[in-house]
Amino acid sequence: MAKDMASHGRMVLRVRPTERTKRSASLSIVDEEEKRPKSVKKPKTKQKKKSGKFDAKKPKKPPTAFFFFLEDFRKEFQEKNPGVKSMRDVGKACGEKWKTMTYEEKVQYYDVATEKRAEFDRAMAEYIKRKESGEDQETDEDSEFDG
DNA sequence: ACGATGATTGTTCGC
DNA sequence: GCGAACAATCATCGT
Repeated sequence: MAKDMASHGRMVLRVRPTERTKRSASLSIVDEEEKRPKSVKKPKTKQKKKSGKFDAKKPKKPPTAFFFFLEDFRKEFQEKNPGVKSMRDVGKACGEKWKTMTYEEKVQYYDVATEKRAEFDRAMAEYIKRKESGEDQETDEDSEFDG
């Protein structure tokens, strides 16, 4: 499958079958956990707001491989942990497992996500195109018809 | 009852 | 290249 990934050159898939060629550089331990005041202070998390209005603008971002894994993991996790409460717990476990997962195991999720991005790419292309064309160009399609 | 939050990693955009 | 924001999800807290 000689997909013209390079064509996009965007990011394609950062999956490298090569093991880590880099050996840890324990030359100097910087701040592993120490916080880096490099950036401004911003809310730990600020996502998900409420769709007061419909996102008539940019297309929503497709779920990442991690999320796909989450879906599967969730079900499995719940079976093993019927006492689990919600994603927060699952997510934690998922994240840890995700790191333990190998490239081959993750690749199957990456692959799925990759396809999703392809679809997203289209929506994005249109979005950008429309944006350049005229963001004002709003159409009330879903608007009432019978006015 | 509804709103926002928290926790996970990945991806993408903007400059 | 980095920074910032956001994607799914839902129990749970707050009002």
